[in-house]
Amino acid sequence: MMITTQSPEMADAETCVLAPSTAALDLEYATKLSRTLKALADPARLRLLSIISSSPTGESCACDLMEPLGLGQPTISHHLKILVEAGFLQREKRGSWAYYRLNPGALADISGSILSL
Amino acid sequence: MMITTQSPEMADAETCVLAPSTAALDLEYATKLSRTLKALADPARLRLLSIISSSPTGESCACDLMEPLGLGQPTISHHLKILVEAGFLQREKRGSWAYYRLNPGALADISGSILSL
DNA sequence: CGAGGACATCGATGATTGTCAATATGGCAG
DNA sequence: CTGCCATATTGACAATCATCGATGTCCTCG
Repeated sequence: MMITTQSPEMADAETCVLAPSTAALDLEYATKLSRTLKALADPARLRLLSIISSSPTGESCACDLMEPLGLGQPTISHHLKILVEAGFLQREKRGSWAYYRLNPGALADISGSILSL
Repeated sequence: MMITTQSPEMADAETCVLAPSTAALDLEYATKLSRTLKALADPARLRLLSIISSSPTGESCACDLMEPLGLGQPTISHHLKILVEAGFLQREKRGSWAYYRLNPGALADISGSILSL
């Protein structure tokens, strides 16, 4: 009959219970992970990765990326740089063209980091 | 012996080859996915998810989240709202407290979306 | 009812970001 | 060497964002 102390909302009548829980990611790791996620969190960059990853040769020339996205050349170059710096793409220059390919494992890595939050 | 047309860098002498490849994510999906990723791409929000997910009860009171992150109450509330709207957290108000818990599957979903880029 | 606490919302502000036009760099053809 | 093409970098600008202080809302307790 009598309700005992099952409900957690009154235990100290002062604080709102629950573990002290300093179980947060440390700031440094959280910042690093957020930087990697930020690199992914843009429609243009997601589409770039998609195009490159679905290319039959596994790579795409920068010149082929401007048209399907409808963005200017400096903008594409900017996005590609961000993706390379974040480790998602590898860049190889052949002649006067720049070819980009997926960095194998990079997507799996970030995917795993999210899952283990 | 003679090298034939193995190397792709000369085929039309005008364009830089490779498939037309309109294989980009459609803009709508890319925008939607990028919005979800943006919700994750912040150190404070990653730490919030980490704290909440590692709580023994599976949930955390908002009042317990300010202190470990060293941020003001409006800021925490702001981040929690973003995480709820992105589908990562569920909010339940009990008494005058607000409790947050992980939305099961949300992290797995975004993780899968990344893997299938 | 009235005071106080927990949380949300608002308004402002400094920082970051996506985009473009203009310019620089570097390779290739004549 | 000269000019052209592909790409990268720079500078500027509007938009978005993280944060805070102030205020509003709602609940609880006396």
